[in-house]
Amino acid sequence: MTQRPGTPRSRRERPAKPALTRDGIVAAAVAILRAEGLQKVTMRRLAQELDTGPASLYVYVRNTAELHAAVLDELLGTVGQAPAEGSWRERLEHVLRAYTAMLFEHPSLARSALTARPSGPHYLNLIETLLSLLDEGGVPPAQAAWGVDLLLQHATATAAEHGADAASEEDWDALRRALHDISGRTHPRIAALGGALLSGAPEDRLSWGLRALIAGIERTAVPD
Amino acid sequence: MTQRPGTPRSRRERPAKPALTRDGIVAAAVAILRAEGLQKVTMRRLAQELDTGPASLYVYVRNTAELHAAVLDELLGTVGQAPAEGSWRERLEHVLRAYTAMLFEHPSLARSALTARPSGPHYLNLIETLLSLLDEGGVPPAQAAWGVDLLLQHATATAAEHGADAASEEDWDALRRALHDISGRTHPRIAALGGALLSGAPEDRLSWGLRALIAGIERTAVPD
DNA sequence: ACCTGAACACCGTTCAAGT
DNA sequence: ACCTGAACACCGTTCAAGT
Repeated sequence: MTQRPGTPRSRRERPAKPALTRDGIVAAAVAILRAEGLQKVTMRRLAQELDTGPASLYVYVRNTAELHAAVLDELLGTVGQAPAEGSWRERLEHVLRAYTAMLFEHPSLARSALTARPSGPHYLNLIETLLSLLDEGGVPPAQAAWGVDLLLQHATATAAEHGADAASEEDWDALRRALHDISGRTHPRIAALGGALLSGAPEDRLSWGLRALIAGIERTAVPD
Repeated sequence: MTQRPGTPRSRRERPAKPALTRDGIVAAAVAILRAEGLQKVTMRRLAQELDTGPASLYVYVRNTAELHAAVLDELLGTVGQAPAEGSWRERLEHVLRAYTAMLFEHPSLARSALTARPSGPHYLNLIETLLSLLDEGGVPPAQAAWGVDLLLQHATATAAEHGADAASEEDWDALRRALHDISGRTHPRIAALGGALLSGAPEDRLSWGLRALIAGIERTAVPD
């Protein structure tokens, strides 16, 4: 490509290396996440991608955990809008399922959300949406306030546990085997339940869990 | 210490280096956990403690995740017994609070439990205990089966989030600030709730969460 | 079979020095 | 103020070779 006529001559003709900004760093991190997963979103790898040294990133990002939190908030931008139709319960479940679906794609991000409390703008929007749906359903504000936490925690933890990780499959197998091999003499209830402990598709369990949570939140008063 | 009379002379007089066993490895790992936290329970550090090279540990332990899971099951041995007195609800809450209290001491272990499904003997005992309490409360078996997962997930995730980590305090502060600075025009519900979103002692929130969960589990039928 | 030294391929973070 | 090279102090895991 030759220089376009009329374009003011910039200091560098071909900016092989755009200036570092927090947004640019987060955008590059999201790109790596999408292409290769969160385990590759490291300071060193990111620096390499941005054609600089890892030390340079510390001007814009406090540490790796904060970087991961910023990535999560970025992806949170794609969920959080409640649909226009349906009962408040249906719309509430819809939003929470959209949130979970996003995290299912990136279980490691769900794990980091459980560890490092998010506090970005998209996360706050999500909280606001959930609160207004609970309010619409007549849930007392104090219960809604604590309930939002419970709902998001369940959604996040479910994604962290069941998300499509090659590694986690082995754990599930091990648990399945352990439950199957159990003796009815020492563990009668487990033996009696048979496969019920691990039955059901993840979506069905998530959905049931959300409904149970909502039912509990509606009718459990907060202390004092 | 001199050799005791009557003791058969063993091949090594002073066993400076006891033979490696899986149990010995796990015991050493628990000791490091107690003294310095899970982040120090690494293959290299553990090998150093056992006076060998890290490669030797792979004979007994598949990888770091499995090691951490074994450590968790070891600590799980101290909880799981329901008290003899009280209603089924009280005893159920008691067991779950004991479980959470243990994990509160080791939030990083809670995090690893959320990632790597435990399947050790002590974990199975805990499940059996919870199932029998729910059964005593007349909760239908299918709901109890899925409910146990919900209860343990809540307890584990709460410990992972609120556990006494120096690092996590900053995140909570950031969220507190973000919620406080919010505009009532864009986020009316959050603004209206004021501090209610983050109010309450961790124990009170855990206790409320467990009661809400139990209430929901009791009255939400599983599909089909 | 069990154990090991050595190597491979990485990490996060800090800091003194440069521009 | 922003950026960097270099270093410090670590990681997990594999593998060929030894006993």
